[in-house]
Amino acid sequence: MGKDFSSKTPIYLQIIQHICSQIIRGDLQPGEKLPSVREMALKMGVNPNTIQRVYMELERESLAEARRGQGTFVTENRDRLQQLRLDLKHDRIKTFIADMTEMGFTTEEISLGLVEYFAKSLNEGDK
Amino acid sequence: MGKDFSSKTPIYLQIIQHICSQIIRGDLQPGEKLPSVREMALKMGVNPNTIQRVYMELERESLAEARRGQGTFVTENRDRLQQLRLDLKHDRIKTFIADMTEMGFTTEEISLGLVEYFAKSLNEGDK
DNA sequence: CTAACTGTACTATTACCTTATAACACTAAT
DNA sequence: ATTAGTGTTATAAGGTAATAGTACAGTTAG
Repeated sequence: MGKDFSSKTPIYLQIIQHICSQIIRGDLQPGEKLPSVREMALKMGVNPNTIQRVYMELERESLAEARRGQGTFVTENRDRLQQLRLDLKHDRIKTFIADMTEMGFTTEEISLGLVEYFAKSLNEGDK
Repeated sequence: MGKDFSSKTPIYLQIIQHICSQIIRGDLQPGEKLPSVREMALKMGVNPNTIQRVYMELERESLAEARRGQGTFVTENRDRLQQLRLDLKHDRIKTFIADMTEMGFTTEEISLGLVEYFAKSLNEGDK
């Protein structure tokens, strides 16, 4: 179970991204316990040290709290989670637009490209 | 002059991205000579070996051709460049949508976010 | 208390990225 | 032929990411 990591980004960053997604989607509720370091390592097919680093980062960003002997828990600070959601949304949009602009794509080209992509997705979903 | 690299991605990949942008924007024309390995290294504030790897990658992807004793040149294959442009556009859009979707943002939320971002950009451009 | 589970810390090893430095091979101009 | 500029190759060193393995520290259930 579970290893499909891109080689171009450190695994620990990819796992952080994955957990952040689960949190802002609500799959992981505020206060909910995360799997233990060892358990998560097994689940993700990765070394416990890597998960340790992930949890450390999540704690540093006030997204999780670690309690020795008990586990690591999603923060109960709902304001922080709402902020995370908005931050991530804005950040991804900003990066995307900056990227496309640097490559010389016009606003219209980007807009058309997105519409085109959605149309294609729908067709493939019909199969 | 010239060093503002993100620590999260290998420098050589960032430089490749930068050169690709220049190529598809037309800042670098088909057949045009790229700066020599040593010159580009100086310009980017980076070790020649790193540029060597960049040029090697560009050649591997048929975007440039190296001629010993002469230099490295953008490919003259315009079809390949057009293909690159479309590939990059599609790839960025795909990644962006996949990312946003994984985080649970709806199509409308994405669309609204983009419009909002453009509006904000315009305001800041007025200063 | 004991056992089993948690987070935490450390060493060692491997691989990749980057730098520093030097040399080699080819081309063009003088 | 010499020189200068090109791509190319090689070695050594340092940093980070990830792995493997071990041990320590705190909590909880029995």
